Parts: sequence; structure tokens; C-alpha cells
Amino acid sequence: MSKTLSSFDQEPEAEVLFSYFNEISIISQLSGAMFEKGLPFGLTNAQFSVLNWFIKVDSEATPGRLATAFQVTAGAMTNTLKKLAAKQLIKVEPDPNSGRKKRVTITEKGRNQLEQAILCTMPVFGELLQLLDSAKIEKQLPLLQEIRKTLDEMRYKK
Amino acid sequence: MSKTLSSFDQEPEAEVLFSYFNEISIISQLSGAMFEKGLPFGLTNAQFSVLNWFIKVDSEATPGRLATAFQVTAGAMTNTLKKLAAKQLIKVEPDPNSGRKKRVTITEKGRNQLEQAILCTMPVFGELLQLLDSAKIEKQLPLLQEIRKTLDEMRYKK
DNA sequence: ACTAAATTGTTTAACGATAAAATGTTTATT
DNA sequence: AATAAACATTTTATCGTTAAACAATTTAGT
Repeated sequence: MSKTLSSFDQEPEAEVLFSYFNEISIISQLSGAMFEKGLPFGLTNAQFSVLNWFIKVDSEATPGRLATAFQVTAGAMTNTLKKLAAKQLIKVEPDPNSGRKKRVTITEKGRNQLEQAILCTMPVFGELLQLLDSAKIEKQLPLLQEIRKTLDEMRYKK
Repeated sequence: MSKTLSSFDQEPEAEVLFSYFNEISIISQLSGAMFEKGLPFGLTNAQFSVLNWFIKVDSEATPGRLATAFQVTAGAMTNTLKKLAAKQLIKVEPDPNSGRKKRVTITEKGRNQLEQAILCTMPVFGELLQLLDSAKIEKQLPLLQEIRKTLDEMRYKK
């Protein structure tokens, strides 16, 4: 009699991983959509993240550095930077030291819109924090970071 | 003297949530890309997931039910189902009981390709399981599920 | 110096997803 | 019965991403 194949039943550990990544991808989609809906000025998540990067990480960058930081392709970053530059939220100049690099910085207008954007997102976070235990969430962060690093390294090895 | 705005510094709990969702979205992207790369027959993650659903959840469905199950729009599901039907991995028929619904089932060919696809993805999971502690990951699942449900409910309330 | 390889960034085409409009069907109201 | 409302699916336009091709510059080897 033929045995029915029930997905990963024969590999319970793989099944755990599968479910885990499944939850992660749904949360990613839902949280991303929810966050973006709260942003003002037609800012997208990608645009917000780039502006925020200049406050949190460094005051200047190259497109390539930003692409690496956000795990997107160079083409995607070119696209995002063009949108931000069109709105004059960042400035993109040729690098004085190297002809192929460019120097990206945030403008005063960019800082202002970012600041307002952060204020706009507060209510969503506030609502979430009433429903979820942030201490529990914080405890999960280290493993998430480890998993992210592991996946990132696997990408290059091979 | 003007005070520098450092993102969510004034709301440490919001900062935790922000970092958390940030890690999640990167893991989602990396794991999705890695998984899809291992799939045979040009199957995408969306296509694989639909086939897998028929094994794990139910033997038949409507497009709308699948769209809800996977948290995608109806249009996206229409698109995925068209691809699967074109490869004859599923069968889409009019519902005998209702003229607006459709009845979607997996074909024998679909079952076979799914089975092989699952085998193809085993090595990736195996590699990951050597690098990560699946017990720790399993312990995180309940909170992830809770967060997913919370986000999902927030979507409709409001 | 010359050349080849590596680096940096942009462009193009294709894809998957969303939102909104459109199509067709069923249910509810009167 | 007729009409309106709700429902299920598809279509269209748009967006952001990737992969791959392209253009330009720098670095390294000889």
C-alpha cells in the first residue's frame, strides 16, 4: 500500500525550520505593509530606511555600501536613491577621491521628513506594544541576528 | 543648542520592535531566495507553497481560500494558479455548486513534482541544521505565531 | 606603460505583488 | 419578479526587486 507523502514529516527538524521561515515571511509582509501605511510624504519603507541609516549609522555613504547594508541589489539601491534625490531628501555627488564612487548624504529636508516620519510611526508601535510583550521579543533578537548572519554567510560560501 | 534626533532613542521599546522587524525582513528575503534557488522545474516559492498546501491542509480549495491562507491578494493568487495550471500541476474547474467559485485540486503530476521538490530542498535544510540549533528555533515559534496573529488582526480592525 | 581583472554604479527586461476597476454570480430586500 | 448588495475571480496599471548586460574607473601584473 502506498504511503502518503506529508511534506517534511520524515524530517521533524526540517519541518520546524520550514514553519519558522514561513511565519517569518508572513510577519515580514504584514509588518512591512503596516509600517509603510503609516509613513507620510509618500515615503516607502526602502526610502525611510535609507534616510534612517544616515542618522543611525553614518552621515555619508556610497550607493554600494547602502546596497550591502540593506541586502538589496545595486540596481534596487540606484532606484531608491533616485527617488530620494528627486524629492531632494538626499544629495548624490561624485566622490572627489574616486571617479567611480559616489558620495550620498542626507539633506536638511531629508532630516526633517525623517523626523516627522518617525513621529508618524509611533502610534503603530504603541499599539503593538500594548498587545505584545516587548521583553519577550527582545530576548529573541540575538537568535534572529545569528540566523540572519548564518544565512548571509551561506549566500557567499558556495 | 539643537538636539540630534537619533531615530527611536527616546522610545527604547519601539526601538526593539523596529530592530526585530528589521531582522525578520532580512531573514525572510534571504531564506526565501535560498529556498527558491533549490527548487526544481522552475518552481517558485509561491507555486511550491500552493502545491504543498494541498498535501498539508486540504485536497481541494478555491482561489480565494488560497489567497487568504497565504496572505496575498486575489490577483496574486490568480496569477500563481495560472502558472501552475499551465504546467498542469493543478486543475482548475468551475465549482458545480456555485457559478462564481472555482474548484482547485492538485494533479498527479503536481504531486510528483512536489515530492521531488521537497527532496531537492532537503540539503539546504540539512546544511542550516548543522549551523543552527533547531531546538532554540522551535522555542521561538509560539511567539512568532502570536505576533503574526496580532498583526493579522490589526490589519482588519481599523 | 600596457593590459587584464576587479570594482562601482546604471540600465534594461522580466517577475511577482498590490490596488483598484471590471466582470460575472449569488443572496437579500422589497 | 426586480433591484440592490455582497461575493468570487480576473484584469489592468503600477511599483519594487532581481539578474544580467553595460559603461566607466581603478588596481594589479607584467
